[in-house]
Amino acid sequence: MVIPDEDVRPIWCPLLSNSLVDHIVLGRRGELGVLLVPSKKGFVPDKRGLKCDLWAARNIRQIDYESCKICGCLNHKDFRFCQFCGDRGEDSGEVSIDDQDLKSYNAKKRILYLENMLNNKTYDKKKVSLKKDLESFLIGRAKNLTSATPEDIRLFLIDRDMKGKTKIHDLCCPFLGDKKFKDCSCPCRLASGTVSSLASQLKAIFDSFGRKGEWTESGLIKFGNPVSSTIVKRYLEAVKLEQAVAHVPIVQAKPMFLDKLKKISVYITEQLNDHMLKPGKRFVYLRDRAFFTLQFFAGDRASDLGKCLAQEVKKLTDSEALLFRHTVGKTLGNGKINEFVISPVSDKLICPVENLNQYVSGAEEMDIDLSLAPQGEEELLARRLASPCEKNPSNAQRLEPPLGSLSIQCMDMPLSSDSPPWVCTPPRVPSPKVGVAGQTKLVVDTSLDVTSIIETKQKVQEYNTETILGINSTEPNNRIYNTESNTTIYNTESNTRIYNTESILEINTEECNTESKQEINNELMQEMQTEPIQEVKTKPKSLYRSQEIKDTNISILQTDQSDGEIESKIRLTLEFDEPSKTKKAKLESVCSSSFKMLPSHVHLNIASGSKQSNNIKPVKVNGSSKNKINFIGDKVDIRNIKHSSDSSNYRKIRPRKLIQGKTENEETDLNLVNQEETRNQVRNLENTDSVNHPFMMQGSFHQGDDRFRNNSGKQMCSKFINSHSL
DNA sequence: TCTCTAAAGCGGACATTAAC
DNA sequence: GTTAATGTCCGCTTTAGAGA
Repeated sequence: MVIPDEDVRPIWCPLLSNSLVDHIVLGRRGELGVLLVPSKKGFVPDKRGLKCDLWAARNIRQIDYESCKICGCLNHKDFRFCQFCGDRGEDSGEVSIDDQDLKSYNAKKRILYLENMLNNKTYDKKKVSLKKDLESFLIGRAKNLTSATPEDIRLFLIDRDMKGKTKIHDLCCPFLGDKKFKDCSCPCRLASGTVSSLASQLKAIFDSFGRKGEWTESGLIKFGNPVSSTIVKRYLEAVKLEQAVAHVPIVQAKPMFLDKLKKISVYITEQLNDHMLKPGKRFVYLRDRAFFTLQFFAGDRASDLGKCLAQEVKKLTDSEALLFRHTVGKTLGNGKINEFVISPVSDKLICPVENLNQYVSGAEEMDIDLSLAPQGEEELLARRLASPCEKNPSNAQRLEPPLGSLSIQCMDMPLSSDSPPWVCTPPRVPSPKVGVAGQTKLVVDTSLDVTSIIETKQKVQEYNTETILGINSTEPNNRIYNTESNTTIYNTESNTRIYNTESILEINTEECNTESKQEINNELMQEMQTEPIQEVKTKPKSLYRSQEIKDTNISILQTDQSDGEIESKIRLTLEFDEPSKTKKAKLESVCSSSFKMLPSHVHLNIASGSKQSNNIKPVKVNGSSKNKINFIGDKVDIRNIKHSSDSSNYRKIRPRKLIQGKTENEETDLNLVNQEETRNQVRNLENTDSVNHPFMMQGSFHQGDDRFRNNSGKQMCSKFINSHSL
């Protein structure tokens, strides 16, 4: 038996010592070459040295064991305290001195264990390293963490800045904007994002050191976090500006689309068809194919999926779908879990369910039991599913080249999925009686009769509440299947997910052919054809929220935003080589070209959601003096109407930041609004496409918005659109 | 293994709506 | 009128992965 002699000796150490007949020292702490460690070249002598003394014992005496009455685990026959469940057996309950020591020991051991759990995280190790650097820098200035000032921090950042690798070309440099060229005399600095990140880490270091709060400096009194000071903030701002001026390009992640997933799957399947393939490689291929396809359709983060254990995956009894339940991950834990259902897709090649099943059955054929950890490994084999994203070095094998032959470059990131699909949202169903419908909700239905919805307020209410999903009325842990759309809603206490795998966008709605609908359409078409496009008023940029794109109808686009804002908003490629276009034409071009892969019945709502809140709702005269509407002629005076409740059922004045002494609303909103005219305008612009097209894509979303699952980001958006445009 | 970097998570502030 | 839930923006903080 080989025993490590650690700083904190285990509780069973005395017991073990008594049972040993003979022992020798194999190596002392720090000694090199005592152990052989695995490497690509086989087992090689350890170059790091032992972390503690290593002993070898032999001739262990027979120890008499006794089972614990509570948990059944084996303990020494004279045990007074079960090593496993803590039961004290038939003890009287009096706390002896020994028990106190034992408690103290156990507490100490547990604290050490918990501390290690935190300190072993990569980020924490990095902070410790940074802290050391900072301290040694401060020593050079005769300072320490207690006495460091904002100026010290700025100098430290400048010191680090000199070690950067990002070329900041001078404006006169011919290589301005060229990231690759590094032979000119322009300086290399840290990228602005890195400096920000560095500052955040420094701030966290000072916070944990006890120097929290804003930096305050008044005469000799100086306290707070020096990183929170204006000096450091201005430094960061200046660095960002400098690099923006120097045209430092920001490299963005390369998304992986469905076509690439298919190529990977084709490649792996071809390899698997080779009967000469060695079992080890076969296992890797099976595992990686399952991983790639699962990650693509689950929208799961690679690292989260990599941490998935076999027992976290359940096969639903009444369908082929799989239920995943992640409890550990980047944002999981702490009471937060990620639970979702993966349904099969028709294309077996990329079907995540099919591929996972093949992985499991293939492993079984190779006598690899996925439910048991292999000898010598602590983790279940299923954990090794993570190989494509595991950090290097990893004991898990990687997918081997030549992926390049299939146009799959190794630089492609694994499917980054800190991101959600763009979900289908229901139309905001309008009604001549109740006006603009409420907030959009997630809706899955195969046949929505828009006509009937429009007709009655009751229908509108039904439509706009979650009752249509049956979520509220459904008992927890019931599944609601919508077989036609191949979409599963899984309702649990912790969260409700709508999981769409394949055809959520292929939902069709009955064509509306009633008179009222037709009338609206006719009016609208007429207006669109005859009404001149309003001239865009030029207003200061700061008056507008960045997400606002005025007007919701793509066919008569107009905007107050600059080209850059439009581009950043839509985040899709513009045709820069084309002759310059007007803003309207450019936006039209973007909308028509970039989204052309969308199915024809999908309407992309590029207007912001907040647009709705700017609309005038129909006036409800309910006699309340507080809600009394002041008419001036045929117009409504909205100046004194405050937002309080729904009873003030018309325009609200939204307090905003002050701009030159006026609120944004005062500056931009009309005080007098033609009630009927505006309502019609709203109805037409806001809802027409919704009526014509049953579903629209939500154009903006919040990162981390739970409606889009835990994560939201552009990678998944692009992926999702791509997969559903087939 | 460490450094650098891009990407994304998180939560506050503010705004809005539905339901009661 | 109150409350819970939803929607949007933004700054701060944390994380993962590439590459030296």
